[in-house]
Amino acid sequence: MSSEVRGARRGVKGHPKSGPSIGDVARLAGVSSQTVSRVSTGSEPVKAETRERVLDAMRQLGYAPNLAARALRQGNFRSIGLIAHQVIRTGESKTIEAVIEAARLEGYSVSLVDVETPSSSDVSEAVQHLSHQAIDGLIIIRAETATPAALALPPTMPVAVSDSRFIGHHPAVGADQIGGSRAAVQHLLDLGHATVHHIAGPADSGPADLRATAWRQTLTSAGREVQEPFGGDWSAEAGYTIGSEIAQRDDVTAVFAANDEMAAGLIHALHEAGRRVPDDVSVVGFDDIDLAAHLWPPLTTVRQEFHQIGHDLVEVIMRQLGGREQLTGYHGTVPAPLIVRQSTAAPRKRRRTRR
Amino acid sequence: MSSEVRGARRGVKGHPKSGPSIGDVARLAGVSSQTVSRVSTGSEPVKAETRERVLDAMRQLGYAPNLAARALRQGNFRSIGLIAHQVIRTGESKTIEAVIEAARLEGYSVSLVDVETPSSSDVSEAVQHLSHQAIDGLIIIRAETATPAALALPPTMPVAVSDSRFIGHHPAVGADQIGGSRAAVQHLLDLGHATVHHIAGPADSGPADLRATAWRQTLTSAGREVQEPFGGDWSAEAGYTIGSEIAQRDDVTAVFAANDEMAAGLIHALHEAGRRVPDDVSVVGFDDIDLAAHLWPPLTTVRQEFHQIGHDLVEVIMRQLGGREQLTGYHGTVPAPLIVRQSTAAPRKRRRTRR
DNA sequence: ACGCAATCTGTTCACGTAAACATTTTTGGC
DNA sequence: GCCAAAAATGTTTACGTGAACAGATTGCGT
Repeated sequence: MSSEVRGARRGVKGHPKSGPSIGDVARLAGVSSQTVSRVSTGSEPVKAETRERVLDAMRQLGYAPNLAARALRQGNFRSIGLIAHQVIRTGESKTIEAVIEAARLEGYSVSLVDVETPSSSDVSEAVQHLSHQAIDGLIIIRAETATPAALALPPTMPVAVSDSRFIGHHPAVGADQIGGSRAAVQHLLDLGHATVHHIAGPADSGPADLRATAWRQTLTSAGREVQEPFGGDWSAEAGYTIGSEIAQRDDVTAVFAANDEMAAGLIHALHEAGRRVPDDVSVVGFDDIDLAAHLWPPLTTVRQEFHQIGHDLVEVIMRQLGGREQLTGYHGTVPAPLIVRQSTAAPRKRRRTRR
Repeated sequence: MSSEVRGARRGVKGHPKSGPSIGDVARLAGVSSQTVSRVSTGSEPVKAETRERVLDAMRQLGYAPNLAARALRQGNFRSIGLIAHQVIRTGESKTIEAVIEAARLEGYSVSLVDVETPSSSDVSEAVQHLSHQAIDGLIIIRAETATPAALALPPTMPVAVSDSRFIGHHPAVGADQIGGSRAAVQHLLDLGHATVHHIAGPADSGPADLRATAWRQTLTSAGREVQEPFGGDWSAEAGYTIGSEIAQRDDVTAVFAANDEMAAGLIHALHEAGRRVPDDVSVVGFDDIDLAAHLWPPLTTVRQEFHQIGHDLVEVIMRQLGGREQLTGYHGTVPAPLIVRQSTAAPRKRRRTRR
């Protein structure tokens, strides 16, 4: 395989890469470049015969429109920026999938920036990078370290957010954190538990805060004792550490964990200490990750409809792009139903009959 | 808040959106636009004093370079396309995170196209959409339904692939599927199991095929019986269904599942049927997802270094973009170590002492 | 067959940027 | 202090596209 001749790009003076242009197609088809453009965009009618000739030429040359030129001319990129805190988390990846799907239906692609490292400068750097650039709108799924003020977005940039801390500052879509949390806690109370303990998410997380607040309120309005919540960070590891502590205590019979991973870690620790779930301790999670149904015991949890949320986020962007709707105060809420499985039961040794 | 004046875009004739241009900055700073360009790109030296003046003007106007124009002029987008089969799978999302991180270090952004729906027309549509367009390279993490031929990529497009079916067609980076699988099976044999059963991934998946082959070879070269593998689809649900069947059989003492999710489903079914893990049945997974250590019992599994793989994929793209290296036959392999936890033990009731 | 309208197609131009080339200013060796 | 070399800056131009406008062709009623 001689590798000598290979790599001869285009003409001598031509820029690297770029394939055949609209002009090449026009020449081959014997029409003006504007007509090629019309065929390409479908913006104006072209006589059927002419269109065929142009399409033939396109195929023959392997023409594809140059998106950079198109974006420059039209002032938009048909692309949406996406900021997520951690792609790896079930909630975020499911939402991302849905966003991509919905965006594609609208003819938009998605540019993804993960903001893993939790320094706030990273976040604003990410936004800087995205905001002025090759995107027409910005979806923020979660940005743990950023505040609305820190974003410094250009005022014309459409934004949609699923992180509750941004509600009021930007249009938002999110699961009904409060309703879901309330249902989880109430479920445990209804089973006969005297109170419910809570493993919270990180202090700076909006959703974590909402879940903790709803947990507290539900207990309070039922007249139950409110114990200090345990502080977690969403990870199974944290759940495990906290669980090792809980396993030593006799007074904990029911735990509402702020997400499923922490619930899994908790159950792991309880198993290891010889405490039974749900006989000794009932556990409820949040998210309904795919594995929740296959943990042992299968996990009772609050389901977030991430697919719906992702689609709604894109819709919010599209509404801003289309009409110049003012949506700043918008807040869409998606129901978060409680899914009862086998990690919850009446307290103590009385095995509860499944209903 | 009157909403009447809002939305007055730029000048009467100006295109929508676009902010201040290089020319506006030049005028304000009293230099030529080319000098502003030099400051902006850092391509050529500019006298310190002049640079300051230009930077001031940029700040004052809130200037940000127009990426479309830049891409048009330079012929590249500083963006990498990414095709994944399912963002939700641990392996893929971890790889995606790493790709994004590595790309950002190179000053590239990542455009993500998920190809969830398993019709092959979707895949080629996705590639069509991406390949000719706003990207300079393409990373394919997994494309279950596409074949190398079906991709129809422009020959100049740099590609990097982590799906083994593409090896030989495109430069590839991947975990050492064979070594990892071999270690898993050998581990079980070393514990004293007569043979090892296998829950395979989907038939059309390259990695699934490799793992099954390595499993078979390891058994054969040890002179052990090879049972027909169970056919799964990566999902915990499939693992559960197969597990319900396995739980009925007395002859299965050790199972190597092609991924952790299926292993989780399997364990779930075994628990439910009253079979003990690892006392009655040993289980090994593949991937080492975050939850693997917190399943009950904690799962022995083969770790894939997704982070490394993601970085390597980007490096492969960069090498093609930089020098015009010929990498078609390249195949980088990342070690896949066995992580022994507590889901494996010697067969039958003899409880194994932890080492 | 004529002329007007409607439809289709061609020409010109600007989007914002950076490469290529041209010019000016500074630097340094003697 | 003078001239050549180097450094800094300016001018011109093209990247590929599609809007605006202009011109050509067709259809249709009479």
